[in-house]
Amino acid sequence: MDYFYAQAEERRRPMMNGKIIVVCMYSGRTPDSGVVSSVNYLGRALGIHAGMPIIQAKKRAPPADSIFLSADREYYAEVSAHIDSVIRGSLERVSQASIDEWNGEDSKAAKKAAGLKESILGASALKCSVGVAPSPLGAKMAASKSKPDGLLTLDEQGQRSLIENSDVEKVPGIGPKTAAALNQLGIIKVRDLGKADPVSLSEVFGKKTGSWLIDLGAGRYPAVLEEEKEQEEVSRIGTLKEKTRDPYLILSKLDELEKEAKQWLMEMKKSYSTMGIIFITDDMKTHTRSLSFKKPRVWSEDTAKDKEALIKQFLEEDLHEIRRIGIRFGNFMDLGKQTTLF
DNA sequence: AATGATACTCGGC
DNA sequence: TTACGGCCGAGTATCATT
Repeated sequence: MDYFYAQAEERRRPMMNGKIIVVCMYSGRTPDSGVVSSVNYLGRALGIHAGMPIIQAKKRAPPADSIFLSADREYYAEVSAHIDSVIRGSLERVSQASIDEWNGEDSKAAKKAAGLKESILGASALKCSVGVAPSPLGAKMAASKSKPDGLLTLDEQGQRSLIENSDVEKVPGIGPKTAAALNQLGIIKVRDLGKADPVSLSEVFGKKTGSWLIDLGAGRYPAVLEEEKEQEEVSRIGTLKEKTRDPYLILSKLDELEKEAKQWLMEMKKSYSTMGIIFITDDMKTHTRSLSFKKPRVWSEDTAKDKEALIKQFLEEDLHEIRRIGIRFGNFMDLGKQTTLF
């Protein structure tokens, strides 16, 4: 989907037409603390982008022409589910990649693409961009290139040329950190990866990422759609009103977050056998402390002792103040109907 | 030594 | 000169078990 959250808000309130729409995650620390989640193209033209601090975005957005909204993720999830059903109704195989992105495989993909765009528009009133190519990687890069409201179909040669002539940071999976490290090695475009030394790539990026980059440079990428994977963990994280090391202040925020995560476990009928706490200290570093259990636990079991122990452990090991806190459950097992027997 | 489980950090989106 | 969310999986180090 194109600028998904912001576009969904535009559709929800058409009277905002012509305005710069900035959808934000407000942390609650100060009135304007938080970051931009999504912004329409009017806002992008002024340099506003996802991940930008709200305070910075406000300096670029003329107040009379701008609307700053708080992200309503439940609503976007509903819209996403609706679009999902349209796509699944159209293509032979489908895998949802994120709240606003899908991969599909279909023997008539090129023939169906335009119609699918129309169906999505009809069902949701939202525009999207579609890429069709011989591989999922090529299709995704084709879709990105065609944004907004685009459709780009590539054959084998078109795909190869798009990929190898792209800057490395345009490749999904290569973000700012990896791109910077590659640029440091003189690798700017994907085609440069082909001439790079495989040994140093593996040294710098590790075995797995290293060989992935080597394959990419050699023009080898999977042609088949990956199986849709089950979610492996659920976490909820939030920002504390003030940075603190007080276990009671930490625990009270953690309890809110835990309720939400456990609601998810209950709805999804999952037991878990690891739980962890996520700490983001005032230097913005992330830390986690976790526990595993021999017997899987269900959402209704008490975790007070474990939370206390993990917080105590972290505070002993790290002297920073805590800015954000989160809770995580993982290592799921499905709860069958029989759980009530016990 | 091999394999699997666990704990934790990194970084992509 | 700074400002700064909320997720998740990948990757890897280390520990436990055989």
